[in-house]
Amino acid sequence: MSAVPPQNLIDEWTSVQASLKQQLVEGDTEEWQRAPDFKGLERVGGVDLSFIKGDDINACAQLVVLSFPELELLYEDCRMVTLSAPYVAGYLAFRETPCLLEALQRLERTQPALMPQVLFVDGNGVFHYREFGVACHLGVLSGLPCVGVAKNLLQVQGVVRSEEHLTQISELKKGGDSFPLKTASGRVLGRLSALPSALPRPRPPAPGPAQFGRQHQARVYVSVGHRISLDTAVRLTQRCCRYRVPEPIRQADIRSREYLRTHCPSAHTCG
DNA sequence: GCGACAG
DNA sequence: ATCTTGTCGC
Repeated sequence: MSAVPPQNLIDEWTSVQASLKQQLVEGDTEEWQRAPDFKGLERVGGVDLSFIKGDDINACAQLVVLSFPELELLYEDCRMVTLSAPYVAGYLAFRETPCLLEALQRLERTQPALMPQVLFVDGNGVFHYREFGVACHLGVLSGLPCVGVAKNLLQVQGVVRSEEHLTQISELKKGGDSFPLKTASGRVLGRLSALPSALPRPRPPAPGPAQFGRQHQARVYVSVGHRISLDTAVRLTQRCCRYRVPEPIRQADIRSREYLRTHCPSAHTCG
């Protein structure tokens, strides 16, 4: 199905990452980022892609903008896209970034006043093999402050699922607890953060099938995408989480999935 | 050879 | 990413 890219393309991607990385800004650049309750922050965005079972090139690309701090829907854009690059760990941006940039451009063209002041991205930022994940990539190319939020651990630069890592996880007690993800050389690339318990959740606490796979705990890997500090990124993530993942990403996920359910010819034709 | 492999 | 969908506790 998905062809493995030739090494020369991987090499090119690697050098593009190194080149764009020079424009990466890792600290806070906005007033609201330093303000006690994020005063001045009014719009938070989220992006995601959803797929159909046997098809990994056609996808639904979704952008949502929510109000802050209410987290109510202000804008939504959904579009079927054809992806040109396969998924390769470490190069996710080359697969997902083009259609997400287009979604941002549509927003800029039609409703510029609704442009989000920060964008949550499904995937890592600097918590990456070459410290330039999809959240950095999209951040630099769009110019928007971005936060990378991953649900699964990417083992990079000596950050591994070791005994120590598992111990640190078990030591996350309260909602909002977190610990740094440190490189072998001591550099902090991100934080593993537990779901805060302060934000009101609509109905039941956390439903979930008990018999499929292991029950993921309510934690996410947060890292800097662009134009935000790690501390601010973690604080903001916690303020935007009703469930495990920040509401903008969750809404983008739900809505793109829903779109596929209703707009796609039933994907399971027998025969 | 073995394991890892964001989405 | 995609697929499983039951069942425990408030």
